[in-house]
Amino acid sequence: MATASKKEQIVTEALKLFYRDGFNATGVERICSDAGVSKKTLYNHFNSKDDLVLATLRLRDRLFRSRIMRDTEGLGITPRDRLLAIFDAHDNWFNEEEFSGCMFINAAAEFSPQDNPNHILSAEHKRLMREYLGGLALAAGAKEPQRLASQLNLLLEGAIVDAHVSGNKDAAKLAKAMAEVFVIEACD
Amino acid sequence: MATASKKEQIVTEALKLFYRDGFNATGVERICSDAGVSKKTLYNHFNSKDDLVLATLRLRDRLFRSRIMRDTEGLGITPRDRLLAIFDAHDNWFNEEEFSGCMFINAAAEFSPQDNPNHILSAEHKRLMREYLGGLALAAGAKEPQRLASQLNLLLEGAIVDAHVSGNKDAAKLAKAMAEVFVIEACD
DNA sequence: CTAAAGGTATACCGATCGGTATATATTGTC
DNA sequence: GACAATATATACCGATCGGTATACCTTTAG
Repeated sequence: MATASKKEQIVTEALKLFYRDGFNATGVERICSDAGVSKKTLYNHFNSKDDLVLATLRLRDRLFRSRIMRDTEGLGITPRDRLLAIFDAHDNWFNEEEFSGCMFINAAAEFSPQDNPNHILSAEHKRLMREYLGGLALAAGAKEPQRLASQLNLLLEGAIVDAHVSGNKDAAKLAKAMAEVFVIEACD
Repeated sequence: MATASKKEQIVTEALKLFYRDGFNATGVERICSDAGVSKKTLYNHFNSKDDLVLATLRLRDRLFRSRIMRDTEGLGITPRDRLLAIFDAHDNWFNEEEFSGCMFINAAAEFSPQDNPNHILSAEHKRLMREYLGGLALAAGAKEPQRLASQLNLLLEGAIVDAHVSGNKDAAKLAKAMAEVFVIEACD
């Protein structure tokens, strides 16, 4: 349908702009012109800019996690391999041209209150990422899979920030080397 | 002087608002009214809002680092103790009422391009934090002090993000437990 | 006492914000 | 071929943005 396609077109373009320029710094007019769509059409599909922000975050969560999972599972065969391969998947991400940090960390920065819907959605994304790690840890036979997941998650978060704020493109490699210690410790 | 005091008053209030509500979401009018100052006065002391943003980031860097250093050095006696005490200092920070993440991570989110002056200043802050860790690591007799500093820094960054985005107030404790491994490894 | 400096309040500037209305063109369906 | 839905372009709304100008008031120093 043309309707669904228009809606996807809008949210896809909004995602690009929000990620690159920030949420408050991106106006709906700009989104419309970049998406080749009139304001009427945008507000026909979304009740408000905030609705659109939520939709972009949901899309980003879906795209990002499936991409990371695909890469991780392509780079590692066994669950244990994958607990480390996820750092390589992040490495690839950090070295992309368009890398602009984690969109959910960025959202939490602009929507700071914990009860803000965009912040809540960001926390949910992080929960799902940790859940993925927990599944891998469980499958790898880790002693305390949730603890290992939290440890690796913390390393990933640190690497993302270091890569973005300080421009350290080797952050994932350092984090991976650190992760090995905990993977070994949990899966001896 | 009344002049210096007014200027400090403005930048102090701006810091509070930028940190709590974000940079783009905070207008100069609001800063003026909260600081009890007229727009003329603000623009008498700062050339532009961006100038003010830079000034607040510089102030934040100064206040934050001195506060973390003071707390760290109060909580740990030997350099080696302090390499771990800095996680307790962060723990205290995370559990403050007004905690709203790291202002420099937030700034990097809103000013994403690596060559943006605000982003550059944020990277500089992170460099100074790592430098502090490097000094502690060196004094503690670590084998590769810069590597240990990078490791601990990465753990701190991860804890900050986890504490803010996911509201995990125990992030510092987990990070500290992880840090012990690397401190022991480097300072055996 | 006076005069300059630096403060205030307020109105204003053009631009942009998020969001709505109107009038017209394009599209798919029966 | 006609109707209904959905698109478009554009003008408009009140509010706010960053920044400037004007006019008055208060403080301090010679």
